Amino acid sequence: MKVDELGRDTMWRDRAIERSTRAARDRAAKRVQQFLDAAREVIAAKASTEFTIQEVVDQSKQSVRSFYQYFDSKHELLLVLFEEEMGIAVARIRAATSEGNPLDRLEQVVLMVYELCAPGRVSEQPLFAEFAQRLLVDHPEEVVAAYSPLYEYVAEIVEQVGEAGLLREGRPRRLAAVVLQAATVTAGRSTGVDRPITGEEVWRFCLNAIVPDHKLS
Amino acid sequence: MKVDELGRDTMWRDRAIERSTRAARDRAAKRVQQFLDAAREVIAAKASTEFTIQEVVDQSKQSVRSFYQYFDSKHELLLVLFEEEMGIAVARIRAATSEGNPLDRLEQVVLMVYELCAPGRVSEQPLFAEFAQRLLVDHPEEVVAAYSPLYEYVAEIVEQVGEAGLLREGRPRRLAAVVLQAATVTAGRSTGVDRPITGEEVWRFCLNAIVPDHKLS
DNA sequence: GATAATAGGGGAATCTCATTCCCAGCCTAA
DNA sequence: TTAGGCTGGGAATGAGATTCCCCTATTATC
Repeated sequence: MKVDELGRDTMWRDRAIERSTRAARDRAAKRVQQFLDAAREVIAAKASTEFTIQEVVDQSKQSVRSFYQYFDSKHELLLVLFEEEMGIAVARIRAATSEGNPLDRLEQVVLMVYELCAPGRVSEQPLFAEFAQRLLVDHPEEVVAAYSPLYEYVAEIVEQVGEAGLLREGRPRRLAAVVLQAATVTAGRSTGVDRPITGEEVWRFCLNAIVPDHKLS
Repeated sequence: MKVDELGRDTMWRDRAIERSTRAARDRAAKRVQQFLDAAREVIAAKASTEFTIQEVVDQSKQSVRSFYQYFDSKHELLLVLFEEEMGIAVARIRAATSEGNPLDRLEQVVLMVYELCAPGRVSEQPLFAEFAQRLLVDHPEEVVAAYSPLYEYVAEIVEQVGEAGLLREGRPRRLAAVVLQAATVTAGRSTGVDRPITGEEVWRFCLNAIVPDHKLS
């Protein structure tokens, strides 16, 4: 039997600790999930991304103390929610754009991203732009990081467009970054124009920007 | 002599009122200006756009009460600061890009706007992106409105590009809106890419988007 | 099984700010 | 000179995020 310098059975102890820490972790995961669910319910109920910690805590039947046990701050909750939404959204986008030639797929992606970021449809699919907006002010780094799954997918497709020989010279991944920016940001916020810029217009813009004219049918 | 229904000399009265209201307006304008200056000093001193009303009030040697006498809210102060900055910036941009062919001028404008919006140089030229960001969350309308002087100028130049026969078909002013979005937003916030997207890259992107290949030398 | 040590949790207290309120001083008008 | 109202100072209020105190329940040890 393995014993430590005080003669204690370390193997048994390690296992006990392991078991207990895993249990603790499971419990923690469950409670974190409860907070996340509660937050989503509150947001859905209010049809707004502005909520207080108190509301979330009440909805989750837990306590403020517990909240801060699992989240460093409100920002962290927002960030986690945003990351989850991002994961779901990317999965949906990937599923909806898995077939066809790269350029058509890119078009679909741009249009879907645009829709996703257009403001004012909180009830429909959970927010997106609003979170990003709010977080961007104080934690730009994290938001940018949270975007990366989406960016990776866009970059992937743009690279395929490049492999199909349809791209202007220039680094595909950098073009992808600009395309993504254009798609996410232009949604809804049209300066000066009477009717808002549409997703199709954004796509047209990006298409011309990245594919030389003579490569278009 | 002109008298009202109670026999009072209305002309004299109007003049007195006029004089007194003008005096009041001057005084008001002066105090508003003091608040604006104070805010700028605080921002410069802290090298950050996060300041409290109290700080501004202390710096301005006035009182909280007075502040709310002249501004409905903190947001209004931010908005006014933003508008002033915008005015100054547009004037500078117009001055720096008054000559040359439309396309070169547009390039200069895009690069300057990009520089202006790049974050992290608070001390240099007063902030820009940070204000817009902060305000955009709660008052998107006003921010969009505040952008309009810049938008008007960009639209003007894009229209000239169109008149020179260099534009793809499509409404110039709508293209201008997308170009402006791209220039303001891409600055500094590059998702995933290692080195940030540069102003030149943004310009290249926009150029290809709005001018057909065969029109470029 | 009893008891001491400790972690976890409830929710009141604290702290930071924006915004509002109260009252005293001052200026104007009669 | 004095009543009435405007101004301004800064204390009070209120909303919310974050922290703290204390009780309870669970575990560890005998």
